[in-house]
Formats: sequence, structure tokens, C-alpha cells
Amino acid sequence: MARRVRMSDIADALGVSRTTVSRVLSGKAAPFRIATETAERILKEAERRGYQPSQLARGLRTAFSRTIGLLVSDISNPFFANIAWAAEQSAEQKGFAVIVGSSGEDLKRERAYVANLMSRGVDGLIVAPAGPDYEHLAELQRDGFPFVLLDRVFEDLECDWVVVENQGAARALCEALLDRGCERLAFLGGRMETSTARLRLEGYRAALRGRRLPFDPEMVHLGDFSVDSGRKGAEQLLKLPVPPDGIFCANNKILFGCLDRFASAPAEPWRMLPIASFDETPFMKVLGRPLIVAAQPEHAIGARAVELLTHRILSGPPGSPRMNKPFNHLLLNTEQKRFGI
Amino acid sequence: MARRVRMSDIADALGVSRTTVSRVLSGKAAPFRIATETAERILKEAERRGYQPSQLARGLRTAFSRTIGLLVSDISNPFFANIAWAAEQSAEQKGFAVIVGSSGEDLKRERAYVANLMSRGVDGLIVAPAGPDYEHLAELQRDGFPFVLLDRVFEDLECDWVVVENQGAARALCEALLDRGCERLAFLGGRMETSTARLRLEGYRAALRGRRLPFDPEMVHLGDFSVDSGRKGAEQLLKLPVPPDGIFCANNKILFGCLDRFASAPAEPWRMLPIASFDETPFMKVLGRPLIVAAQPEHAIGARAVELLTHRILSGPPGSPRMNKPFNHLLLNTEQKRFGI
DNA sequence: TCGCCTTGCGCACTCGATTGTGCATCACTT
DNA sequence: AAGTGATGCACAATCGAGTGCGCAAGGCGA
Repeated sequence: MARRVRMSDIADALGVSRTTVSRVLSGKAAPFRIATETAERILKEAERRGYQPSQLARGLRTAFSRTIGLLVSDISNPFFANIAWAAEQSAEQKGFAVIVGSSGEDLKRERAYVANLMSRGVDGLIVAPAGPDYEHLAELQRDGFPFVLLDRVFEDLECDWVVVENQGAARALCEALLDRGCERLAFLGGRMETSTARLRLEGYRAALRGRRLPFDPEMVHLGDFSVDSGRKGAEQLLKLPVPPDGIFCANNKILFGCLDRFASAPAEPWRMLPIASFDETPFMKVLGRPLIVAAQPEHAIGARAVELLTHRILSGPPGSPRMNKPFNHLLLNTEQKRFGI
Repeated sequence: MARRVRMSDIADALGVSRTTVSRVLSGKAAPFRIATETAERILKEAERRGYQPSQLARGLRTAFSRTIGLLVSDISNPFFANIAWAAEQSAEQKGFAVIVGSSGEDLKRERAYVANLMSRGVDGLIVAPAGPDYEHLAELQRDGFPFVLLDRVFEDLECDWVVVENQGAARALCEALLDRGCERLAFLGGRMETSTARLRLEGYRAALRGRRLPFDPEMVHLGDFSVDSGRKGAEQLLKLPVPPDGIFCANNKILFGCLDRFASAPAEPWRMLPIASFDETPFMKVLGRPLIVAAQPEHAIGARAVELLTHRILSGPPGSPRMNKPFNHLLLNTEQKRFGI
């Protein structure tokens, strides 16, 4: 393999020292009074040879890599994939690179990933934590290492986060179904180790309470945020003596699974049961069945997470002036859409 | 920030040298005849302090980071998101970490990403190239740097790759529509800078030829692999004096866009027009309209790409014995499914 | 007691870049 | 001619870990 070009290659070729090359290439020619002519020779030679600084060496020396780690719980979920995409674009603008990882809702993998990213010298982390444990994050917090929680939070962990108003949105979705005349509302919930799942359940319960409707555990399936969990939830509902007349799915994958199961169920009442769900995807509009969805602003979520994080990174090393507010909490709103109704 | 634990911390605490610590922690105690008791003290202390080696330092010194870069063209496409997920799992098994990036089908971003990943000392790359230029990849090739192409290939670039049999699958999809009685088949194609898009177009043409049907440019829309391109394609079809009686979409996003546009089109004939498409997603089964899809084996694709790459990485530095075949080309098959038909 | 071999471990250099300090050289003043 | 101040750049240490080489201490036979 043709060796990568190093600073010393350029320095040797031009008969100057690595020091000078380094200073010119990092734009510090002026403060160190490097002659304009020298600087130009160096820049030209670097260009000619296609010099790319080693981020390894630079990161090692400066302890600053202009890289952030984004650890989502499930990259195969379009919600997180979209966030990842938004985060990358947003970070690029700010001169940061993003390393994306996916824990697969597995706490062990999450821990390993955090350690790995740290050892790669990332300057900060954005994490959608699998829960329920968050000691590894609390440690970051104690160390003053910049990180931002995404989509999910922990009550006792004081830090920056970006989430949507899950309980309110869930309640609104359920109320929309109730307004439509539903009286027996089922809930297919997600991974209860996450605040997101818990708050969406709370929203569901609040909606029921608001209408003085009973909470029936049999109408509730608590699994995880997977397609398969949606199938299982649907399966449970299919067995009920009296079927529900409306369903609330905690996320898009659960909705997929639920619909999948109903596709092979008796048409009545399952095929046209109105459903509400989080996470709009392009298909929903053309699904041909009553659907109410809360669209999460993925782009904004990703962008704001990056913004919060880079701000914290750049606002300096520990000991520097505190920000006005010690922590930034961003509650973004969802947008409700109705299809086939 | 509490300093990360370094080797020298452990060495100092135990009164041994860094050398010894390094040897023990990298499992080379025996060949260097480190006393078992010393080794155990070191291991215990490392454990107690939660030592995590700096990948920066290690990578710098050894030029081997056990990390691979995965650069997809669009992470927000579930097809690539699923591949990313598969690749991560597969790499983890082999002791490699994955850094995921998304070029957004932008050649400039792709080039920048490749440079960035290289400068981070990745041991190899998996790339779904945006095209049409691939000089940056040819350079990797010349340098003997390990990489694998994903989903898309370049005729003149001799290297490892993993793709599906695009032309055959596209032809089969079209023929399935033709078998169903379609006679005016439209094609909504993708980014023609990619082999994938070109081969799918070829498959479409081959299917037409096979039935002695004319190729009508008005029935063909060549955009990119985006939802919006699908909308535009549908728009074009809506304007035709004689509508098509079947449509082939080159990927899932195009299909989304197409369906989206048709959702607000006259029911006849647009709402029930049979459509064929690549890339199955969970929704399709419950779409309630005739659909034929080719499911790509994303998990296998991701896994095999990682396998090829790690093999090339580990099969040693340049000069080591060549593999039997200079390059590995993996043609995976798609699986055809029909919904609502 | 003198070599010699084994056991156990450390010195010092290296990877590629950044950075505090220092040191020529030259112009110009007094 | 000596002193002063800019100008332009290099030396050498540093980040954290890996590694070739070598050296001290102890055991053993002669």
C-alpha cells in the first residue's frame, strides 16, 4: 500500500521543519510569522501530494477529534435512520463527523459501544439509551463528558436531552380515536425500560381516564418496539372475547407487525379497525384504512441534538463559564395526520 | 473530566513498567516470560480501574484498528439501514467495529467520507458508491487497501463486491406483470449513475423485448432513488394520453413516492394499477393493492460484505499469499413476493 | 569462585501530529 | 559599534500504546 503522506514528507521535500508545516496547514501561519512564500510552498506541496492528516495522531495529541458518536437503539427503524441522516448533515455543517452505531436495544451492546466510541476519542455522544440501567451514562455525566440523550430520558439523570412530548401526543392520538366513537381502545406498547414507552402508556391511560373509561389490562400488550412485538400484540387482541374497536400502536414497527397479523385475520372487524400510531412513514397515506399518526420531526430532532452537543463540546473544558441553564431540554412537538378517515 | 486510565497508571501503581503491562494486557505474557503472579496483579488492577485502551494510540502505533467503515448512499433508506444493522452484528462477531456513514448519493460527500474514514485508520471499507466517478476507489484499489463494493459496481473496477442479480430480478418482476396481462408497462427508474439503476432498466427492456413489446420512452422516468423521484415519475405517467396498465418501480422509495402521488389521483385506473418494485418492507403486505416485490436479502448482503472484507483484511499485508480467486463477487438472489394479487 | 544459562522485566524508540520555548539573522536605532 | 526589536523558523517534548533489544538477578555445574 502506498504510504499515506505525512507531514514530515512535505517538510523533508521542502527543507523545512514539521513544525512549520503543521503551523501552516492548521492555519496558524500568521501568529507564528511564517513567511508568506514559505506558507504557499507548503500549501501547494500538501495539495499536490493529497495530504490528509491522520486523525489518529491528531486526536491523540489534541484530545479533540471533531467527531461525535451517535448511538441509536435500532438503526433499522426509519425513525432513527432519519435522525442519523439529519445528524450527519447537521454535524457536517459544524465541521464535525458522526460515527453511527446501533445497540439493537441491548444494554450490553450499548455499554460496549459507548466504551468503544470513547476509546476512539469522540468529543461527545448522542445516545438513545436502551435502559433500564444508565450507570455508564451517569459516569460520563460525572466526568463532565458531553453527551445528549435522544428519544428517551432517565428521570434521575440530569443532562441535555431531546425528546418529543410523548405523553401528550399519545393522549391526543387516543383521544382522536375516542372522538371517532371508539369505546374499547387497545394499546400495543413498547419496551418499558424506556421513558418513551412508559409515557406513551401514560398518555393512553390519561385519555381513558379523561373519558371515564376503564383501563383493561387485557387490552394492553407491552412488548418491545419491534415488528414481532406488534404481531404478538395483535395475536393477543385476536383472542379477546370482545374485540377492541380501536388500537393505539406505540411506534411504527409495532404498527407494521400489527397490520401484518391482521392481514390474515377475519376481515370483520380487524381489517378496518381504526388505528393510531407514532412515526409517520410514506406508506401510511396509501394504506386504505383508518389511521391517525403522530409524525415526529426527525430532522429537527437530529439537528437539535447535534446543536446541543456541539455547543456543550465547544463551550469549553470544565471550569469554563457555565451556560445560563445547566442543561438543555428540548421538547419538540409531533404533528398529527389522519389518513383514510 | 476524570482522566481515562492509561497503561502507565497501572504500571506506576504496581511498580512495574509500561512494557510489562502492555504485554500482559495484550495476552503476550507467556512468550515474554512474565511471571504468572505479576500478570495476575496487572490483570486485576486493569479490571479494577476499568482500563480501556485508547484506540487512537493503538491504531497509531499498530496501523490496525479492528474497525471497518461502512459508507452507504442513503441511510434513511430501510434497505441500507438493514444492511448496516446486519453488518454491525456480523462485524462484532469477528471482533471488528463498524463506523457507518451516509453520502446522501453525493459524490463529493462520498469522497470526503472516504478520506475521513481512512484518516481515522479504518482497516477496510464497504461502500455503496454514488457514482459515476470512482477514481477515489480505484486509488484504494491501487494502494491495495481492502474494500468491498455494495449494491453497486463499476465495470472497470476489479474488486470484491456484493450485489443482487438486478437485471434478472427486474426482468422477472416485469414479466410477472406481463403475465398478469399488462401490455403497457411503465418504469420508474433510479439514479443512472449506479449500475443498479442501469441493470434494472435493462431488465425492464429485456422483459419487453421478450414479449415483442415496444420500448416507449414516455413510459419511462429516470430520476434518482428518492421518494420525490417517485412522485415525479407518477406525475409524468398521469399526463400520458393513454395510461400504463402496470408499473415497475426501481426501489422502495420510488414506490412510496409513486403511491403517494396516486393517492390523490383519480381512482380509475391509478388506485389499483398493479405495481412491481424492488425492496420489500413490512407495509406492503397490507397495502390492499396488487403488488409484486423483490425482497433483497439485506441481512445476507451485510454479513457477506463484512465477511469478504475481514477476510481480505486478515489474509494479510500485501505480499502475503494470494487467495485462490483474486476477487470475490457475490451475486445474491432476490425473493419474489406477491401481495393483493 | 567463575562462567553460563534461564527467568523476568525495563529502556528507549516508534507511530504522526501539536506546541512551548529558544535561537539565529537582519534591520535599525542611538 | 553595541544594543534593541522584529522576523522566521527549528528543537524537543508530548499524547498512549507497541516492540526490539538488552540487562540484572538467581541457579547451577565445573
